[in-house]
Amino acid sequence: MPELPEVETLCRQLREVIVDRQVLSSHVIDPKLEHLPPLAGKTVRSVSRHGKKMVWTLSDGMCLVFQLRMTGRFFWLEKDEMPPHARLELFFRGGRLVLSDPRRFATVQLCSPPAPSPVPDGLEKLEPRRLAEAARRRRLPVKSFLMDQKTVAGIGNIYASEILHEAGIDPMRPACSLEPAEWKKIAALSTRILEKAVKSRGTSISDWRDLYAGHGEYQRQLRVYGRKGEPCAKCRREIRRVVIAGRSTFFCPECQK
DNA sequence: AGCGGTGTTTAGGG
DNA sequence: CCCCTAAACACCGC
Ligand SMILES: [Zn+2]
Repeated sequence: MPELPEVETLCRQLREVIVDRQVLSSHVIDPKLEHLPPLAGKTVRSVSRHGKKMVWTLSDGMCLVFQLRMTGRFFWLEKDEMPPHARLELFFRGGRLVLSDPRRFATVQLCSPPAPSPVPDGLEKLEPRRLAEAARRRRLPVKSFLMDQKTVAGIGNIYASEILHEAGIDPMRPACSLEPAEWKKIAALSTRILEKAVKSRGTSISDWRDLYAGHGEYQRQLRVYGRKGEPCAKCRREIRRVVIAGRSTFFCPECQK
């Protein structure tokens, strides 16, 4: 599920309810998370994000790092309400937080504060020259390059297709074949599209939900993702689906060269 | 019923 | 290195 806009949405909502709140008790439900020590007594000091990774700093100086992967979701719930596939439950003064995750790919680590990442986050202003430099000698499809979290942190399968459609670039093209003007488009549009998606509180395709089980709105603004066979909004040609590195990829053969 | 598809990341092999 | 595949897991729809 969550790419940058969805994780950002959760961060914003979580800040309002857990920052400066103490964990009264923690309950590990899924044995895969049994490495987590008890968290009772710790207070959450901040909630931040880099790419798709969420980081809480705690009052004892340690950090909790969450990677929600495909289906991880946080829900703020009434007492004794338990969603399906709950893996972790945290009781706060003032409420209860549950990590629900049907496919159980999400990870949670208690660790020292991570070193600042050298990788730009997708909501930062991206430098076209830096992208071009990173793409030198990379022959992989530009779509895979954009989804590589060591390039830009936060772009996933949905937004990669959207960015390349808006930029008019064929997702199959080798990353090293792009011209400077094309990197400029990608840099500007990546940030713009991710910002717009944040404003829409993310994309609720399949079943992404926010902290209060509300859905996002960006799925209505998707131009190509999931729209195989539909007419392109720009040129009316039929949108095609191809598989790149095992992932569904949607593009317009007319607008994207 | 079985197969292909689903937002992510990682290890491993060619 | 570089890049793809498979696997981690559960579910849904055809
Ligand atoms: Zn088009």
